[in-house]
Amino acid sequence: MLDLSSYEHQPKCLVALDSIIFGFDGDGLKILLVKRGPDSGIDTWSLMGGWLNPTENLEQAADRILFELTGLNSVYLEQLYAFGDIGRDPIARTVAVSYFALINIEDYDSKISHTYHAHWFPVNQLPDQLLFDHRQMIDLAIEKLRYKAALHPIGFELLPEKFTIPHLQKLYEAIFQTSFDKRNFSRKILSTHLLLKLNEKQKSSKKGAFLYKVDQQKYEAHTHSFLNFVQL
Amino acid sequence: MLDLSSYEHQPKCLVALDSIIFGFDGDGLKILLVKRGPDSGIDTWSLMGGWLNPTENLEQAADRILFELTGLNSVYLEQLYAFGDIGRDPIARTVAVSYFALINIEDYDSKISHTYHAHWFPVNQLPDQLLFDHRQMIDLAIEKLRYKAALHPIGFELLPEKFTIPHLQKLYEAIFQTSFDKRNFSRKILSTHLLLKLNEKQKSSKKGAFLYKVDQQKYEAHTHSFLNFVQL
DNA sequence: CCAAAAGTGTTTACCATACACCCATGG
DNA sequence: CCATGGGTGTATGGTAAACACTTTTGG
Repeated sequence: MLDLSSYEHQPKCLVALDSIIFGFDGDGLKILLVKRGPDSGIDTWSLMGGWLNPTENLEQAADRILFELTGLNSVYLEQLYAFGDIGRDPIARTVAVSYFALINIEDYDSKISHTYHAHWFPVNQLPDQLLFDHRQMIDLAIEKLRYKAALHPIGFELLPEKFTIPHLQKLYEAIFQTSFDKRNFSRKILSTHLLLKLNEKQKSSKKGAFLYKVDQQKYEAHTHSFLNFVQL
Repeated sequence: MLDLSSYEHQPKCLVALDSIIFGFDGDGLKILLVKRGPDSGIDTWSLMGGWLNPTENLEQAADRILFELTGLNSVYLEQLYAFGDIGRDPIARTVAVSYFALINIEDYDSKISHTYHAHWFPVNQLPDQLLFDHRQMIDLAIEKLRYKAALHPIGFELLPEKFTIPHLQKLYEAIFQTSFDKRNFSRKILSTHLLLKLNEKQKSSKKGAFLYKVDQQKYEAHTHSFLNFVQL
């Protein structure tokens, strides 16, 4: 970095992007994995990934790769970690920058992802074998998601625009693999004043539950200082 | 990542490591920067950095670079973020993986660092001009240090083996740029039972203060779940 | 003897937790 | 009419924060 002459004869390196894509279907927390058939030489489930192009920065590349698989644009995307162990990719020395994405599973275009042989796996029923160090990436992503969700209100990113409190609670229970008291949960969530109660009910149960949406104004100002959900 | 044939003809990229090195001298929080003279073509203060070698992984490279500058081994080192904007390095497309280090400033070998024209800067009196996106790296590192220190007991990494409670308090006040009530502070710290009181006093004040050291056993088991120091 | 820094306890307010009953409706 | 899931209030315990005086000793 310091010496201009040092730029010459430096070994270059392949740079890949890999994305851990989280989705929530109302029940459990899921991760989207892809598989190339045996014809490609790789018959293992793996994260969606791709190479860094000279014309894009890291986040743009991660965005593009996510779009290629899901058809989704402008979703929550956050850099996770750079992986660079020597043997992590046996074919060539590769540094992989991993990102994790939170998507609303309803928006996801299964037609597009069909061409990639994509499949949603529950976070605790992942395939035994994953490509390279992708298992490590996923474990780290889950840890970071919990960490982040305990302090910041990012859970909404996984839900549709309108959702109910019980729906939100199920999400948090899926993230933290625990259960919460519903009275305490709704009090805690509502005390943030981040939710707007709508005059609609979702009637998937007999009584039906009120729908809420995020108060975008407050949400954007509120990326910091949230509630402590669980003991980290 | 997925298609074997895709490995060929992929543009490779230079991979650099840059380290934000934090130190504490009993007064303020400092960052170590280096400067190559005008002869090298770079007359700007910058972070200590270097290239990734084919024989080492990312963390090993960051370790090596830190050692080259400070003579220190096995210090607290944590990956911060990968920076890859297209124009971040005008000479060549470079992805930089940044690490932040916490060192005990007393251990630091100023002879070694002299050859690199190194200098400690207080975090709020940094040079106006820094190389590339190093300013951004530093800002992110400070933010992450605060975030981490608020939840985990990593502050000790910046102190000598033996230290006093008032010394520790000054450190936390420097990290968070605020002041704490000393009664609440010492109660909070001691309630973790992470500190061992020694039978020595440091007599830099008139009365003198008791020295403590970290209970390594408990500290290592305790990387998680600490106290909330400040509102994040 | 006095200035300077170390050390120590108590009260208060808030917040997290635990806990149980009524409501609305579809079947 | 009853089973299912939605919605709400209160009492308690623990912890963070505010607050002031005594101790030690070098100068």
